[in-house]
Amino acid sequence: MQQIPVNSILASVELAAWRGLLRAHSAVVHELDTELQTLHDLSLHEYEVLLTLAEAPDGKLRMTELAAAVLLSQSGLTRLVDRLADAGSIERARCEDDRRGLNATLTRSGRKRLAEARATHRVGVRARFLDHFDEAELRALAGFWERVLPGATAE
Amino acid sequence: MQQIPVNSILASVELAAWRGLLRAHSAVVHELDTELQTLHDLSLHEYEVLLTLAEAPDGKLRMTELAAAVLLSQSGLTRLVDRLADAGSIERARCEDDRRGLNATLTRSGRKRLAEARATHRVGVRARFLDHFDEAELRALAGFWERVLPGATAE
DNA sequence: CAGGAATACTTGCCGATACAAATACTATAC
DNA sequence: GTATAGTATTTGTATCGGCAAGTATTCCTG
Repeated sequence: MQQIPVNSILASVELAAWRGLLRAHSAVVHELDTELQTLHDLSLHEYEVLLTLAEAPDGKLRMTELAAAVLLSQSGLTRLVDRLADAGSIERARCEDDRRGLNATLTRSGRKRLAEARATHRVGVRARFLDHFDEAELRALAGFWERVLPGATAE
Repeated sequence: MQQIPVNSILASVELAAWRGLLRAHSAVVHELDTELQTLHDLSLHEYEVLLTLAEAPDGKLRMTELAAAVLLSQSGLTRLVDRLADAGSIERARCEDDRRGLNATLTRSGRKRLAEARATHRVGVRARFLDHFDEAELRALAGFWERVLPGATAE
């Protein structure tokens, strides 16, 4: 029966749970990123932006909402959207009711690009992460993330 | 009883487990990084390098070993060690038995810097992550990481 | 033991991202 | 209705990190 010391260095279970998270996350994300980059010329962030837009109620989102959804700074998002717009995957349209804002939408070509990447990514996430768990474990994991960051698993 | 579709879009449990991981990881790591930066002028990577050196058998490691331990490219590590060396926390010494190599060691000041940061970080990791779980859950988590990346929880 | 392959590390260059300041527009106060 | 404060986004600048090429040293092969 291992005792977790309250105020000393991290016990080995703790270390395993924490460092394991860092390493597993790093490895899986890096592989998925490389995969998307190689096969579809998309970074994981770019993919997430396309996906977020596709899932948005009217297929459009404000820059600020996008930035929040993909865990990127405003300036980071501006530049990422610049790249996707240059590539013809996204369009920005001045918001009519608040002319400070911009709505990003997928272009037809962006939608196509996402559809292709999505197939790859779905398989990749399953193979590298989800397939290691049964359904009860997935539920447990989701519950864990909610504890760590309330709202983490929200749509 | 939810059925997980084999070949369609990710089911909601799967999404929660996967996106939750991304969000929780991002939030926690970002906070810990900011905390170390603010209080000790260290990035998380820099902290990990200092810690890895401190835990190394003879208190010294080759550049390549360090790079692997902290999940950084060789060039990334070279520059990170440059910074730590400029700050007086680390020294590089030509390896006597293989004069291509370099051994990095902590300086006295580096050891002190690590000790201070370590106290902060330990509390931070507990508060933001470990404290959300009991011991059985920590064991379960560690087991999960081993499945995803064998060796992930190794010392 | 010479010549070529392999290894350890660094450097040149570039892309991605963050923070802070700038710009453009809206809302509020009086 | 003007001035002020607030909000949405972009731009200027700097840092971090990766890849590929370069340098120094060691290993291998004959």
